[in-house]
Amino acid sequence: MILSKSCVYGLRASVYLASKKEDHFITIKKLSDDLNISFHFLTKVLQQLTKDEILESYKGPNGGVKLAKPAHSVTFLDVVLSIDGKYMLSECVLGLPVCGELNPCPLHDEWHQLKENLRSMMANITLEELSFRHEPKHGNLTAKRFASRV
Amino acid sequence: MILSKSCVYGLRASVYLASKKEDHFITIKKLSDDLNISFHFLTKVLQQLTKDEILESYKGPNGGVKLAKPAHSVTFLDVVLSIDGKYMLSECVLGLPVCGELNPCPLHDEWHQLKENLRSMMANITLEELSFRHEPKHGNLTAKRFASRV
DNA sequence: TCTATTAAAGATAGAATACTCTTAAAAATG
DNA sequence: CATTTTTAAGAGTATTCTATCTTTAATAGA
Repeated sequence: MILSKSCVYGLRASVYLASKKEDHFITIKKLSDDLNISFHFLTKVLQQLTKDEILESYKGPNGGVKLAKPAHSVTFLDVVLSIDGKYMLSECVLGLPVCGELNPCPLHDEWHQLKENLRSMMANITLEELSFRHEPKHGNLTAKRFASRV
Repeated sequence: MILSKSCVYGLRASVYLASKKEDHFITIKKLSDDLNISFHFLTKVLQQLTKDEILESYKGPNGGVKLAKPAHSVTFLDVVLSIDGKYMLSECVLGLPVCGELNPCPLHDEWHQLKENLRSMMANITLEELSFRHEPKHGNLTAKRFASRV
């Protein structure tokens, strides 16, 4: 499992929010229903994104969450770093804490390259781009048959 | 965390074993001491590698474990698949169970490519190659200052 | 101000992973 | 055959991750 479940839920919700052109709040209840994710668990995940100012939240009637910035300025990487932290992209593949350029483990170079590819892939795709791809096949993220474990 | 801790321990032990040219059994006690890994935990991990015939084990005096095949014919990927399973390399990044060529999630293509790169990186490096790199800086894997968490 | 709505926060429970300890089984050696 | 060495197997504990439930705080609107 490369990304944690929390992170995957956060990504799904973020892409979903990016696909909403209207600039109003969406309740977490609606998100959790449409994405088929536990309401309370999703709430925790989105709180983290709110703390990191990727989302903006509002309490009370007509409240909910929405993207804090335009979808084209939020990257996939932003969401992943907010939820899974930066360690994922810095750990040595053999778990050696001092592995680095000076004291490389036997796999250091390949692993470093792989992590950089992963990072740049994630940094170079925005939520807007993802939401565009989502749109043509509407329901790809939300349809129960896709969103529930088989 | 891309690979589980069990997997990382299994890799460290495998590279260590590959660096031993002599074809005799090494006790798990020596492995766990030199690599600074819990003996009992390492035992479990190596049992899995033994089941999958990556290692060969022998009980009793002068027993221990050793590679079941020449180091040049065991890949990094073999060890990872044995311990973490193939699931790691097949999951959809957004957790959608039916994501695939026919019903791609918004990130399917990039993620698929990334996983293939990861797979080929792991499939194209053998334990022998890793042990060669290990050798010049003897103690890279075993020195306490590297092997213990800071 | 009162009530309904909604996110935030905290407490708890369940599941998976990481780790430890004990006993059993296999093998060597005297 | 008894003792020692060593892996195998199983049970048990701890920690982290995932998920649920309850209470609190903020806001809108009547």
